[in-house]
Amino acid sequence: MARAAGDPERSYGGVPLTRRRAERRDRLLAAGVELFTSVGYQQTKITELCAAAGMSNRGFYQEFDTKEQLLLALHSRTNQLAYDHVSQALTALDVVDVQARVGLLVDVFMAAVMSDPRLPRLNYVEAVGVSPALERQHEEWVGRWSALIEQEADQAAASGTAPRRDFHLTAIALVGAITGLLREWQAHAAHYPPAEIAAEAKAVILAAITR
Amino acid sequence: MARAAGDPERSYGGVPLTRRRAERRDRLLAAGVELFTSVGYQQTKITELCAAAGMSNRGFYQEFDTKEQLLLALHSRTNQLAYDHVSQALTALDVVDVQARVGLLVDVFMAAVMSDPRLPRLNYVEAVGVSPALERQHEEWVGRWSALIEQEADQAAASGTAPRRDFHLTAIALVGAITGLLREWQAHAAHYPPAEIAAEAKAVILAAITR
DNA sequence: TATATTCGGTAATCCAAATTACCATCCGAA
DNA sequence: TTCGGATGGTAATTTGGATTACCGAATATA
Repeated sequence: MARAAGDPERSYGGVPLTRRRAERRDRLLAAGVELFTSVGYQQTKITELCAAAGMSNRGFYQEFDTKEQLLLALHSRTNQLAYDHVSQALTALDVVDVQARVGLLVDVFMAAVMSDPRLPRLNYVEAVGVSPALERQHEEWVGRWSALIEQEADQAAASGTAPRRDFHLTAIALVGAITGLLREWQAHAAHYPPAEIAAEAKAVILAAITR
Repeated sequence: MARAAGDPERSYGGVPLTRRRAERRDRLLAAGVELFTSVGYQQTKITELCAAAGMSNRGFYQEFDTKEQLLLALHSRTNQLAYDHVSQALTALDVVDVQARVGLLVDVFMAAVMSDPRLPRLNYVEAVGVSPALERQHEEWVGRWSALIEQEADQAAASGTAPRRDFHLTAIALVGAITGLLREWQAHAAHYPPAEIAAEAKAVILAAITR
């Protein structure tokens, strides 16, 4: 039996539609990271994007409706990846010691986000203030990250390492602190060894929680 | 003797050129704050700006070359104003107690920046990632603000209230923490009383310095 | 192998918005 | 009160770039 038109599995050039689309998408994502962080998001033209991704102008609209959607995808992807790693690591670590837990949280997070200096640039500079949708997505992630920190703080409080109190705003401030460090780092990556950035983040978080 | 053409004092409509220009400029700045924070920087058209400022399209180019310059002016103006207040207040306060000094620093800063929720929105959301020039200006201000915090930390260390160490990165992280709090606040101003934000900022700064 | 169909590239099309040219108006000086 | 020059508004111009229409090439099926 023949595969009907539009069938996702219908292969073409030996490659099924599904995969071709996925590959195109990946190439566009890669081009997005590259151009958004060098040329700048706003300054990047769809055409340039396609050229960098090795496809024609048309290919873009096959995968995304707008440039903003590509940026949303990138922003979300980086956060999600880091978040998965971090929460997985924290779950695996069945230790209650705050210092150890926060240390791991920061190390894993930083490893994910600083693996490529373009990532913090993309998420903390280029993706800011672009559109209401992006601000919403930013807010969501701030919520998730701060909830994670808040959780650790609460746990520390429960085990007596930290005072019992509401850590909500503290967690938000700490997310801001990390963001600030990374924004500085991406601007002057040469000046700061990643380890120093991570160390500072840990220290500030611990100080604020166990204050 | 008659005033030559182009003389800045040459009055027109009873108002000297200098003042007319200053007033136009002010109206454009006000329109910029309003539109950049409601419509969004990128989405704001020069024409809208002029309409809001009660002048014709042409008036804009009389005072600024580009929309970006208007944004640069606004960004700088808010920082400068806050900075003047803060450094003046700190100089006037001849007390060495860190808690008191940081408390004042934060109070004065927050009073200046939170007087209008649009200001943090403008400086911490709309003005981010707009252009290399704006990033440069941002970096400069981060440098000034963190230097101020670093100075207080050093002073605290000198008086034995804080450990002696390099506070450079800590200060940068703390600037980020304040920025993060304000960015959250401007997005959900209704949820957080300004005093809570200020209190949290103070607490985090003190904890990080005296850790 | 022939044919219907899908894919992807090229090249218009179309639009929005910055920039500028031009004109009517207004002012100050003689 | 008349003239030269400045001022600011209106409206055309132009450009940059997103979006789309169309076409040839390539593929799978009968």
